[in-house]
Amino acid sequence: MSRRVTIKDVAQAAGVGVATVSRVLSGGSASPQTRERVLAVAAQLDYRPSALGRNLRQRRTGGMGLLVPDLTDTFYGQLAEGVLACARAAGEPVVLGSTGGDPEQEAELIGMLLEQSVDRLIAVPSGDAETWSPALRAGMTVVFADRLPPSVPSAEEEDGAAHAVDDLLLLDGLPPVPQSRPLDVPSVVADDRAGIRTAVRYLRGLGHRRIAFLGGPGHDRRAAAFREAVGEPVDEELVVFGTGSRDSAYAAASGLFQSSPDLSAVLAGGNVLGEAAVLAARELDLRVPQDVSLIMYDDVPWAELCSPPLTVIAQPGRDMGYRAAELVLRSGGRRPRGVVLPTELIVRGSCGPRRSW
Amino acid sequence: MSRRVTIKDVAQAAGVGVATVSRVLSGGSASPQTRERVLAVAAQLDYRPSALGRNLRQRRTGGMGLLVPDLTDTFYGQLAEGVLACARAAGEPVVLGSTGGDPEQEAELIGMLLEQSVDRLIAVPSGDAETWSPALRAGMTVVFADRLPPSVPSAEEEDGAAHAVDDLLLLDGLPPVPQSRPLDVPSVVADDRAGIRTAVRYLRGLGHRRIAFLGGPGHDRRAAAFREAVGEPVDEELVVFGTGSRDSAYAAASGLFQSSPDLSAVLAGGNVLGEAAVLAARELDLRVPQDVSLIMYDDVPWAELCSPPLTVIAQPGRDMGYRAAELVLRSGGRRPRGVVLPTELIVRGSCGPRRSW
DNA sequence: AACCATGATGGAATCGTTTCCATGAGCAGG
DNA sequence: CCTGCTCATGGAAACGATTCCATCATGGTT
Repeated sequence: MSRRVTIKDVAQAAGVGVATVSRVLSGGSASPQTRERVLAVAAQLDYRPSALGRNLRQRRTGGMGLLVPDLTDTFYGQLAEGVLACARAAGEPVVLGSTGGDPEQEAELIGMLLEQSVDRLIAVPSGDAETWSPALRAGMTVVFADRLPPSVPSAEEEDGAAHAVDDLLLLDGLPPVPQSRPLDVPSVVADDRAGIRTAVRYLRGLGHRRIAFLGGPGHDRRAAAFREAVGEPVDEELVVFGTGSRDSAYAAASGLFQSSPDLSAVLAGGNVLGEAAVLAARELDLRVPQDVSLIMYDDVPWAELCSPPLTVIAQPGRDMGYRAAELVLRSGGRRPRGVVLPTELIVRGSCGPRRSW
Repeated sequence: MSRRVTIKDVAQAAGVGVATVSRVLSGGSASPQTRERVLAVAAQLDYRPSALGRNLRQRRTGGMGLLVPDLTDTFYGQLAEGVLACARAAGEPVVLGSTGGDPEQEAELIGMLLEQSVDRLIAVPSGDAETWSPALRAGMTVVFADRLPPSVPSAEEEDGAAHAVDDLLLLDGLPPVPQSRPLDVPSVVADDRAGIRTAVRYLRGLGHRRIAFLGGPGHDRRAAAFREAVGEPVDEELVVFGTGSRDSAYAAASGLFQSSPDLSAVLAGGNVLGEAAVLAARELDLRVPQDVSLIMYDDVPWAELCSPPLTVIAQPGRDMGYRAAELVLRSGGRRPRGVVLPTELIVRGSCGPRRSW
């Protein structure tokens, strides 16, 4: 194997110093004829600068990390595609990790990224402020996507978690002043509140009164939005959570249907939950939408394949990833703290009028 | 921001030389008391070795690259999860790229990985031998998963592409000796031949004679297996290909149904194609399975959600990724050239007896 | 007692790049 | 003609680890 072509080889072949080659290649000042010669020689030798040397010198790895709970969840696949598209446009590598929704694995992956000196990270967080403090403390530029760690209030929420807020502010060396938009972690999320509200209103309009929410890990905001949209105090039996695996989602859905046979509509907080709801309903011989109406968060290609096709709250997964990547790349300067993307209720066939007993 | 803790700090704090710290931390020889002291100091300072320094010195980045066509394809999501699981177990980072099935983007991503000195790569290839020669020439350890580049014969195929074979052998500096298992690129693929054969036999048993194959990019092997399984010369009108996008898959499926109204069964070469077939059939008011039987390659969670649930040829996507990662990590030593994983026909409800006109 | 083998140890080189700094040339203004 | 300024340029330091090699102490053997 022939040795790699280094900047030294180029310098020697072009009869200039390494500093000059480096300057030419990274856009510094150089005389036109020198520049031309260096470029010609570099091209001829097929020189490619090694990211290794550069990274070490600049004490940071280019590119960004991406942490998602589960790549077999189509929504995260879409999100990842968005991130990758932006990264490719910028010519930057993406280091991927799948957390399985487990804060411990998440913490481990953060540690791994730190070791790699990856200083930009896009994450669908599973852990809480404690999990994330090492990353922030180390000066990582973090952007949360799709959801925020629990107890970190978003821009649109009033307050409620002053403790965690103070902690995190201290980490950044800022005085712990109470403020309404405190956390220095930008985020890109869907407008859950509006999405859920629209869905609930739609179901209400069809006559449904006993509406359930079927959530997964990280769906606290959606559950909160659900409670708010319903207005009157919600029967907490109608708000159930799975733990992330498909099995657990199925169990939660099945348990929900069985323990509350009088419910007439279900709002699934994510596509894995929606999948579980469809399966559980079928298993229990509940017809959709005659016996139970179903709305699922996330528009995924297979939503249209179900019969009936599923009515969904679409959120722009790919855009979300792209925007998050833009945000994390534009580290310097003034960045928006929280980007909220619109959702859209796509009415297909899984909702009908409340069955009249 | 406080400077990062380096090996120098640890050495100084422990009163030893940097070489000793390095040895202790990477399992070299050291006296018990020195070792203990160094470890204690390192733990106390919360020292984490920087991958940057190490990588530069060893002239290689740890970890591995992963190139897939499209992460919104659930099968590749499964494959990626397998790779990530293995990488996590080994504590290695994974650099991800999505090629969109485009050889040009693939080549660009290979270039990016080369620049990062990533010397291990798992890929679902889209380009041909020409696309891959830079990677091999640079000494990358490559493992192909799910499929092989066109015109590179697999272990189970007789021959047929001596030209490309010789080229690639020359790239490795080996003499171009004709041999039956020539390419030094290990691979992990499903047993397409057996999977397709089983599916075709099953359809035959149900009385189907006009069976179509609906493929996507990279499904050449499956198409070949289809032709072989059918035995008699296949009506080439019944073998159609989409180009990778969902739209193109839909167009191909729709065109197939319309131009060959006498077909009674379709074998979709991947889940995106299967999805397209279901949609196209519905659009054309073809009932499944009364009017047309459908078998889809890939078992994905939503296959069960369709009505009727789809009969599929399951291939172990996650295992495939895991095995590929194991293979690429075990660079040294004797490695199996080609791992072929079994497929399984999972009979659900999308196939029925041929409609008798 | 002299010698060699062994093992622990630290200094220094090395990886490939960026960037600081000194040098020298060229040029304009006093 | 000298001074001061700008600009291109190259040498060398730095980044943080690994690893070669020389050194030194120890202990066993002749």
